[in-house]
Amino acid sequence: MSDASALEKMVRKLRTRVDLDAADRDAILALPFVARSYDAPAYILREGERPKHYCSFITSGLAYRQKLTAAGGRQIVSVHMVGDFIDLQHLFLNRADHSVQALTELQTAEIDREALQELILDRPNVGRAMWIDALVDASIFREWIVNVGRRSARARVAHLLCEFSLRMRYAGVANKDTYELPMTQEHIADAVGLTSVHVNRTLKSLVESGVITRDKRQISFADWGKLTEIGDFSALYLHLDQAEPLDR
Amino acid sequence: MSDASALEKMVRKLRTRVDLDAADRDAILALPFVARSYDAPAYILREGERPKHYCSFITSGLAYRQKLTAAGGRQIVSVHMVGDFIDLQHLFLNRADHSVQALTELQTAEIDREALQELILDRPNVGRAMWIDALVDASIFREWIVNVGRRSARARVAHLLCEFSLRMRYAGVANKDTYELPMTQEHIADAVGLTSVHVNRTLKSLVESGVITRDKRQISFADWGKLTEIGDFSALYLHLDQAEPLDR
DNA sequence: CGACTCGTTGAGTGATATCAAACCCGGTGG
DNA sequence: CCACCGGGTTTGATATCACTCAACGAGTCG
Repeated sequence: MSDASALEKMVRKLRTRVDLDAADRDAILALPFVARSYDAPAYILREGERPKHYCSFITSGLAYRQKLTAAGGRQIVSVHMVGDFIDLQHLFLNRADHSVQALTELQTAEIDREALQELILDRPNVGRAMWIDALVDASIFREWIVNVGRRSARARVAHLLCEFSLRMRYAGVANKDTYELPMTQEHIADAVGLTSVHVNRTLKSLVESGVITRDKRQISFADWGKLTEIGDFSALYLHLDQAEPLDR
Repeated sequence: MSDASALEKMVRKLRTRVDLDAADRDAILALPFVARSYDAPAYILREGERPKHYCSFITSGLAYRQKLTAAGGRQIVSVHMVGDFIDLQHLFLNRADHSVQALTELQTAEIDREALQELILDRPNVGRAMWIDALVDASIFREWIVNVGRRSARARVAHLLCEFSLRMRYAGVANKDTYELPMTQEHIADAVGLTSVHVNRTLKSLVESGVITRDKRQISFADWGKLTEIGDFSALYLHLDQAEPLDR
């Protein structure tokens, strides 16, 4: 991947949220950044750290945010993909309140933090796009609270499968009725607040109900409607009306 | 309360996050707004609605965000108090993804939405303060995911008690070792993903362990250190280094 | 081939839910 | 002043969903 294309991706992502004028585009493309890649369980950010002088934008691969419990439990609080900013959530904060790890091989653009802050604060269009991005993230966090707090095991994992399907489609990395979910069942468990053993049984039961089929980590949707019903899934919280599918 | 004092509160709140210059202050104080009050279970905002032409800022009382499940469950995803913006979370979004209700008698300032957006996008200092506010909210959402997803009943309610204590102290509506929590046990249950019956037993067990005492809804901390330990509570996620206690 | 990670399955357990009744207390009306 | 009412709290008995522990299988890497 050429260096330029990383910022191009950022422009393309932000344009799915607001109209950018030529000056906005130029300002984004002028951001100082460094391309970087990580292998699978590498930490991009650790809880408690002061933010780096850069802010990472994903150009390919998946990453997840997690927090640990004193009792040794792990909770994954979100998963991110191309077009997402990893530490937008810390851009104006002094300490990282969670860790971020690479879920797959991951490519990022490390964008200069100061420059990005200025861009956001000085350019209304860019600022608006970034606000939308941050607010949608927050909305997803809220939905996860509901998922983990008030839904049955079946509903939780069904919901997760639905969400990822839509988000990956909009990110241009999956198509309508199938996708490769590179999470282990342990990851899924830590994302929905269950045990990996129980996730295993739950997936099996979803297959038996005929709503999905599986081949390794490839998930296919045999009955999308029923799956959304089981998962109590409504896409409202993803605010897709303020996003457009992004194809590669 | 005089009209002016509502925006004064907003200025005071934002100044706990960043330095505002005279022009920033004047711009805030010039915002068009209307004072309004609600009684206890009134809706301030309903899921699915398009945002109003105004954005509500709490000048007194408590409110909570909630989402409902198809199965009839309710999950409270956050609780807010003086100095919090209710629909900052929707300021740049087209649909409300959750509802907000008054928990107590509630006073708000309804600030013109367009004007507030402009203020945020055009005034870097104000923009920064609002970013911090929104990001701290998101951080709290993440912690709640952990709370509800990976902690025991005891830990969950202990954690909730700790969080509210600190936040209410910083908001200037509680003091160090006691506060009035105007939530029913049902509210608490819906906030931590348990049943009200189980919350009742859990509170009882916390009292028996000698870490808190209760008188109606007045909670007092007999052993704050032990409570934070039980609740696996660390204040990092509240980012209090970027806030200052706000006294009335 | 051995070692490791991930997935799968079974049996037993436990934390929390469910259901149901009693209780408490402030408010209201007779 | 008392009877009643209703929301919230408390308690007990029982049920269940998901956890724990443990073993085995399948694939992959060195």
